[in-house]
Amino acid sequence: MKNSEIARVFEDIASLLELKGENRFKVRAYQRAARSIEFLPKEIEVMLQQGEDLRGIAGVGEAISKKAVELVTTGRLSYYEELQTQIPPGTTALLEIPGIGPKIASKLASELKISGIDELEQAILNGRVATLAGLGSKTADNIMRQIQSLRRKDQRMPIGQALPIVEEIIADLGSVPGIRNLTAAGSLRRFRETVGDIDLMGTADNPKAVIQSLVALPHVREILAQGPTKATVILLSGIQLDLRMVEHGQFGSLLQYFTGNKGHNIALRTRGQKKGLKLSEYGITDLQTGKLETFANEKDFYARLGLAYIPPEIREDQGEIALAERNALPNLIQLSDVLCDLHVHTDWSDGNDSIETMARAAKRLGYRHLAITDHSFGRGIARGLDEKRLRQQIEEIQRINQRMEGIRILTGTEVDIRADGSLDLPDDILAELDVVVASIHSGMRQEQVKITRRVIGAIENPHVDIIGHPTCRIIAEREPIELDMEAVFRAAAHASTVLEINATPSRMDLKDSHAYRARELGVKLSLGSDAHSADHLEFMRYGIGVARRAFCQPETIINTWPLRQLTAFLKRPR
DNA sequence: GCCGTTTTCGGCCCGACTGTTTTCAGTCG
Repeated sequence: MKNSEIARVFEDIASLLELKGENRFKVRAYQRAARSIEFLPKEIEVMLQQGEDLRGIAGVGEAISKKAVELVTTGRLSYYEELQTQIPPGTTALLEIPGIGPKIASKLASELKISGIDELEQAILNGRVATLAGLGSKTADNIMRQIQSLRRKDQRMPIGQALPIVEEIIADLGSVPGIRNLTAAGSLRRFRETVGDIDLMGTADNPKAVIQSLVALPHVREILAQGPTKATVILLSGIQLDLRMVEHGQFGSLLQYFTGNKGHNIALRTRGQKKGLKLSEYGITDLQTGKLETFANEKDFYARLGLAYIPPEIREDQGEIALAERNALPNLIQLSDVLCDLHVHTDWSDGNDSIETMARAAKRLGYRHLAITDHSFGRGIARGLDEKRLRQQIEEIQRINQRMEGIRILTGTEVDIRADGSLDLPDDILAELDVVVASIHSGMRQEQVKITRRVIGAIENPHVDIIGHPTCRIIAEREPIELDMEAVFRAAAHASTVLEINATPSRMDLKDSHAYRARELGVKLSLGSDAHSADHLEFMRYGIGVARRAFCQPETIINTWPLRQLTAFLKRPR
């Protein structure tokens, strides 16, 4: 059983306990464990095979560990099945509607016998919901709107869509007089691959004016709440945006608080409490004197708690606070460490721009070298290069290198790993190239044993340097191929073949938890924008986000290596 | 149910906004 399925069961148990009116800390314990397991870099099945103790996982103790073992070994959980009999079926579904919590869901289930979203909609339409004690017509209207918005899809939005939207809004609001520090917080700032909503933080001389400007923006479809320091709106794209404003001098605590994640903040506040301090978005209050200390930046805020500054991407309550306390946080890779892009297409295959245009754009980004990796012949639809055209391209790159200053173009290919596991170009030409990326583009539905063998075959091919977008997933569109990741990582570590973090925002593949585990096992990683035009080179920041979430330091990522070190590695005897 | 440089028991983050409450409960992040 996969971690994601185990996490879903614990999440569901939390909902059921909540509906039962159980101790809210018990509810939170299950939620925390579910979250921990969901983002665990290693499969619990593998951990159990290796005899590891699950109680090492944050938020997992005696009881939840036992339940996880039962779940993995038998595929069922008696405690869960027992709980389900105690709550009318369908009630947990009501909790998914924003605005409905455990109290209202229980009331709807017990007093109106509602067991599902469709029934709830009917009950609202014939006026039964508005007559319940504690509810009214406005609540009923709100629930109705939320149901409709839920039906319109409104799932989590890939960060590649959300980030450009929020950057546009920040630019629009930048013209309001007296505004400062406008920054995205939340999961967007932590660089999660999808975001549930957008959190925007700022300070201003006149916060009300900023709030009014926001709700008047053409991006806004609906205003859900509007107060003097806070507003919540729904954008045209369907995503919710929260804007929060404080005094200029309090920005550090505001940004910290709304960057989260929730678990990180709870851990921080608990830590504060022990020191007699109360943390809030306004600052830190000394509980003895009642005096509020304010923080204009996050670094000072963390310092006040005796902690090193923790980068947003790793604020996930997964041990980062303990590391900050010992001043032992990793030196996370930054965009400025990147010296090259190792996965780029040109108009020789399915890209839009010439080799020279791509090279100039790369140079503008500060890169020192660049690998051109057009598709191989088998990708007929992408005008893939056969051996003859690839030799022509090599010569063309040599000519450009002679006349271009300041950047070195490396020859390369993104060669297809065919369904039978063979590569789409002969060994002798692969041997001539500087960089060989091998990727799967077809036969993605093969079963696990077969497709894992196929990828490991490519990993062990002495001409292959990098496996491109290893799992082939497209966020919110295409499921990953069924790889045994642990086996792939071990094979890559053994053969010292590099695994790519593909930085195209819809891919981000390897994803954060996979990159984390690969790094732990000593696998070297690369960043590739997979650019198909010059402006796509800027996708690199998404790859950096993944690498940072995976605790990668510069030396783990071969794009940070100087040319001499990189070529020595690529040409090593194998 | 978890967890421990105050603790193996007794705690467990904090504030804004809404709606229906006549003083606050519910929900959210």
